[in-house]
Amino acid sequence: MQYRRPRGVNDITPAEVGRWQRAETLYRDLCRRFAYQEIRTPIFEQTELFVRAIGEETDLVNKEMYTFQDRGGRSLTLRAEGTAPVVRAFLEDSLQGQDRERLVKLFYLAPIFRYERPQAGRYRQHHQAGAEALGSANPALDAEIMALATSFYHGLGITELTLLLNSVGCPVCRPGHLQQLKAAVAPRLREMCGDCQRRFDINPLRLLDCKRATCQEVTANAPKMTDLLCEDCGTHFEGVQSALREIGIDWFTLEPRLVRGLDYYTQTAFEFRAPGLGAQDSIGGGGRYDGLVREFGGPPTPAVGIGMGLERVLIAQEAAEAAAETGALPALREGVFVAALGEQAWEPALRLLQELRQAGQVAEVDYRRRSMRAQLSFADKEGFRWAAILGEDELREENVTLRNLETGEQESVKAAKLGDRLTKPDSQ
RNA sequence: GUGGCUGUAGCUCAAUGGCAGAGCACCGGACUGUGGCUCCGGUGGUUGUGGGUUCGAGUCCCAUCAGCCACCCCA
Repeated sequence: MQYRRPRGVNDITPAEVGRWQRAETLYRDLCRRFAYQEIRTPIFEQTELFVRAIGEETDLVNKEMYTFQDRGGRSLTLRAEGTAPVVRAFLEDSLQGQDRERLVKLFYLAPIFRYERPQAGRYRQHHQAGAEALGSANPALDAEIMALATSFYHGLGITELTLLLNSVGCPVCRPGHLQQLKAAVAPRLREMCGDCQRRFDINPLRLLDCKRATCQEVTANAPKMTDLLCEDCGTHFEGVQSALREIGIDWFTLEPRLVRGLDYYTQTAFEFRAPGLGAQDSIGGGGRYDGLVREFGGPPTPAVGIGMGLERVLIAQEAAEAAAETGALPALREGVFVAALGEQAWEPALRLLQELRQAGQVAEVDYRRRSMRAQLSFADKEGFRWAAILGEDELREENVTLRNLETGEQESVKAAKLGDRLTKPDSQ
């Protein structure tokens, strides 16, 4: 084979595409119910957009972006993350209109590109279902975003869910926390791993989510952000929790070590996890980013959002199906297979095929001109519901033998009435 | 980017350094115009790729590509 797909990217084959479409349809329907509107942004943006939003010192910006120069010398980057382009469009397309207080709720289904070493559940191109609500600091909105995600997961049969919740504070209270954190860690910094020693200066918050036991032990008694929140952040964090409980999402877990990898998060940070994915068990995450719109030159605009990795969600769905031993539903039988027998039947069969298609039927014929046995066998395997048999006898009588491939019953139908017959209820 | 495991037919997998195989799937026949069941037969392979060792390599060695696992990090 001369060509293979590049590393870390996947084809979605016809066998899999139904699963994708069902998930996408469910997500669109849920977003409509939650009153979020779809937005589609370009697949690449100015590199600077992501750098500013995500943060210079993050891994995503430092080593994971697909960045290239176009022929005009501009530095562009394939969508590395969903929120920054939406915020850009929110401002550039004036989605708030004249109403400065207007809440703008947007969703998207889009490919994301990150240069990472692939493994199951981690790809260089993946797809995210995301939602962003811009224009309100109401904690009920944070809860709404998590409710939307929960409905999506549940609707796909993913019931064994974990929701981790934290608050990472704001520019008012975070510096104090970082200072206390560094003070608590500093005496034992030498015991920590190289990564953590680097994090200490660059991004001390990340000291908290190092997985090494020795590092965790050092930070175990360090002050928690949630104990040091300012009044606003504390009130908001409480508000998110009570709103979640109010709408029946009372199974979340507070996780003071949860820190997200993008710099723009303020206050709420959350992550959904599901079994069946190995180490890549995060199937969605997000939080509040009250400073980002302003960072992009817009008016101060509080906002909250989520991104869900569809590849991982679908893996979790398959794992859930396997655990429940439900198995995939048998495909619905649909359509008519026109079985043409003999030379004289071929052209009338093509005419019938075209008539059926124009009448809205799914219809197919055997272009290989095989035996009736082969044609019926094929029609059965491909999941057709009917076989319309056209041979010498039928041509003479100007009718068609209509065979129900599920039951094996068959009847003679006048050729001109076939379309009508097929749209009648099956009880016939 | 670091470390490890694995690449044989469409799929799942065999083959002590000595003739590349099985099951499923696919095609055909038994059944000349009737699918699913059964039986019989058949097609299908540069053993991921490129080098090397050897009389001889799917098997050993090197490189490379890809997948997987654990990191880093993330969805």
